[in-house]
Amino acid sequence: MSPATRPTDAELAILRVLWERGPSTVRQVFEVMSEEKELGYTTVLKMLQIMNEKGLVQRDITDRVHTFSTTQTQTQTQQTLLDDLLDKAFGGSSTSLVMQALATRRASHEELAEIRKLLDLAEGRKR
Amino acid sequence: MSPATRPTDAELAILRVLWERGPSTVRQVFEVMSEEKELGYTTVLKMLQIMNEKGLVQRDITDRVHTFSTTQTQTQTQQTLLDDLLDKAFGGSSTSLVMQALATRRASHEELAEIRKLLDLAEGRKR
DNA sequence: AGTAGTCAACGAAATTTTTCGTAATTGGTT
DNA sequence: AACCAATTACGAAAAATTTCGTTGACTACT
Repeated sequence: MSPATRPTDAELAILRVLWERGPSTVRQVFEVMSEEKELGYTTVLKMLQIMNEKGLVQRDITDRVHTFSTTQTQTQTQQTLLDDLLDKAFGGSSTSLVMQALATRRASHEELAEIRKLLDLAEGRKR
Repeated sequence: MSPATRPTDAELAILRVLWERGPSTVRQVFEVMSEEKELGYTTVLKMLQIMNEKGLVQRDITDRVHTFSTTQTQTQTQQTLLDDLLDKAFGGSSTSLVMQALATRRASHEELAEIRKLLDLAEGRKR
């Protein structure tokens, strides 16, 4: 099992593409990322190789053109990142993190309702 | 003004001490951090110097033994980190971040009530 | 079979972050 | 005034992250 290590920024940028597109070739990832920022094809390739070694992505070798996909869902990775942030900046208090996120960020009416529903669930009461 | 750059992990470890203790000398920070992990006195000093250059901390020179303090409140830094995480891993959706944090983390009854209150506020309704 | 085009492998340079050894400075004590 | 202990300054090594040039392999097409 992977000890769920926190992806670096560059790794996260690649994961974002894979989450959005699903399994992709190096070129496909490269194309998407090129729109944001100029970078070399081999840079993306190398990153994917490293991420493969770390277990962040897996590759399908069957075709000549390899296809990469994430080994963790976006949700799982988000959890890892949240845990890390919680630990390093919020003294482990998820509540203060949530409140901090709510206090300064705008959320739509529907979203707030969604969160409220979740709260009810968390509190274990039916409505 | 600082463009509010994200502190590195090592920087964050030092900020944690300063948040907890308030303005501190190198030695004081060093003492606290030594309990967690072995590291050199000059390592802490150097970090504080770098952080000072970056504007993350400020120093009081009046005494021979300098005193360092944060330039941003913990809340401000938390905001910076949340914004960064939001952007890099949650597609900018603070709602999904909040839900993600709520879904898997335990919060006490009181804390949930606190959050609920905040929700009411955010929604602009009285209860 | 030769050639052009695409791709993965590899190694290394460049950059950023983290760590610390050594030297210089200061303030108090003898 | 010389000494000592504690501190800061400085530079650079070590480690981690990010970038990419070059090479060799493979494919499709002539």
